[in-house]
Amino acid sequence: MIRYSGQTRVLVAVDCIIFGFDGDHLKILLIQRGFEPEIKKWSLMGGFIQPEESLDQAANRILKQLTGLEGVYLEQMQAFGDPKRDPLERTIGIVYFALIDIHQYEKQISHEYHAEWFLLDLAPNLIFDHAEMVAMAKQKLRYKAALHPILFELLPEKFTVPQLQNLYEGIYGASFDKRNFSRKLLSTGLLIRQKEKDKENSKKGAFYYILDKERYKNNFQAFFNFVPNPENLIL
Amino acid sequence: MIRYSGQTRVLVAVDCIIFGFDGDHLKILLIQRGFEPEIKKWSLMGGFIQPEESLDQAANRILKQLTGLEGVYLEQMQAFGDPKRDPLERTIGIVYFALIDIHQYEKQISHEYHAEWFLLDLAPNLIFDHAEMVAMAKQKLRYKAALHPILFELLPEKFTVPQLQNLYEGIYGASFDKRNFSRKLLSTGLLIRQKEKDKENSKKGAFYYILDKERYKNNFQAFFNFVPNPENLIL
DNA sequence: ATTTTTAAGTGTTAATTAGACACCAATTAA
DNA sequence: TTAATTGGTGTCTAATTAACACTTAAAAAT
Repeated sequence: MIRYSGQTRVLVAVDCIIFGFDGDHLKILLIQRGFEPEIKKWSLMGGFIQPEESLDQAANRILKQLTGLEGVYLEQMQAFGDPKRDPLERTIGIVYFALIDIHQYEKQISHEYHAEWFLLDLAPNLIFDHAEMVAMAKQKLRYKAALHPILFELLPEKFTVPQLQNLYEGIYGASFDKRNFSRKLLSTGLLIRQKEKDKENSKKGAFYYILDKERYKNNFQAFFNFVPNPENLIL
Repeated sequence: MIRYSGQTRVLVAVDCIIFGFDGDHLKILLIQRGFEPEIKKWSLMGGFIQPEESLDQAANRILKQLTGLEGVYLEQMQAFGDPKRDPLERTIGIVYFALIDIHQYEKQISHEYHAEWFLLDLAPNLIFDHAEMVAMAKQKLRYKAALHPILFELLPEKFTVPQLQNLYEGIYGASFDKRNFSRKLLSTGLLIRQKEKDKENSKKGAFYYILDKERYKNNFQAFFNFVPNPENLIL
């Protein structure tokens, strides 16, 4: 077999940052690493790419292994390639971030891994450069969510406007005027009000909404302005 | 040396998409590949990562090899990892895109490579998945330039407002009202008007401007709205 | 010398959007 | 029946955006 001679071959790992939302706070799913080095330390879920799979396939495989979920929001974020990032052997890390409905996860939790949800802001020390990866993902999530309708991916199929507002407020660590917020959201035309109400969180009850999936797909790239004064919040 | 056993090691290449602007059109710098497979075919400038360099270092090295330039705008875009993307041997491609002042390049052109500028829309067939990379970079450039002040990186130190407008119009394939355009640009506070005029392009002459570098750095992440009706133009 | 040509430069108005603001409604618990 | 809690909504003002046309400077042509 002819090959490129004289070049270094390295390991390539795919690491997934899995975001969830518990109704009040953003969380990330971490595992206790099962092998050396840094065994038992908290880590992103990752794995080496296999000979016949693409990067996207690897990310989906890893996500499925840990959560059992398929077809969730998954986006490649950045490649990390510091020569010393893995002390054992040079490894390029390709980071993906995923947004999942945390409740879906709880039903299908994998018992192969010691996995745990952590509040994003109270996560433990992570191995290698994983903390840097998480920080970048948080930044990217804020950026993207201010312009595009991606946060729905963190919510169950039926959700209420106050839940949605909680999510936005959690992500930006700010509070928004609910009149303006709900007007903005509803004016996108992406939400369809249901007949039932959610009675869990209030006496009065809040109407459930579902996504208009057709419009959601078509408007996924559209520019919205979900967050007031984004300059102050994103940076 | 202890290593991760049973895993596949692969080549990692860094490929650079180098954009320039000739005053009328966006261009990209391509080279004729100097080795098999696909020798003599047009290709992005790239190379394999070396044992002791990070991805960013590799990208800067490659950029310098080809253009002689350092300190230019360079951003990691995306990793490409289809298992068959390089027919000879599995290679992960990490793509960067660079914005350079094309005139700087002409002074320092490297003669090691058969390099040539092509109009972005009239580029020749490219090897492997390089065309896909270029398409994505073009998309990303449009996206980012609509919100952030990055296109200055394509212009010489002194430039005129009409030149700038030409650049924007070239990138979006649209024409903008010059009154609105110049008002928007000048209202960013990023431009400092010079005393001299550029007399090359008109009888009357257009004032030169330079970037206020301090403000440019501070506002690099700020949200602007350089492009009217971006929804129609970016997608 | 005057006129023509060409691109640069600038101001106003109308429509839309964003953000600040406060009250009423529904339900349950006391 | 009253109080407490959360959901839901409307108006006004300010800011932003986009549409629009004329004047100016300088060189070239007559």
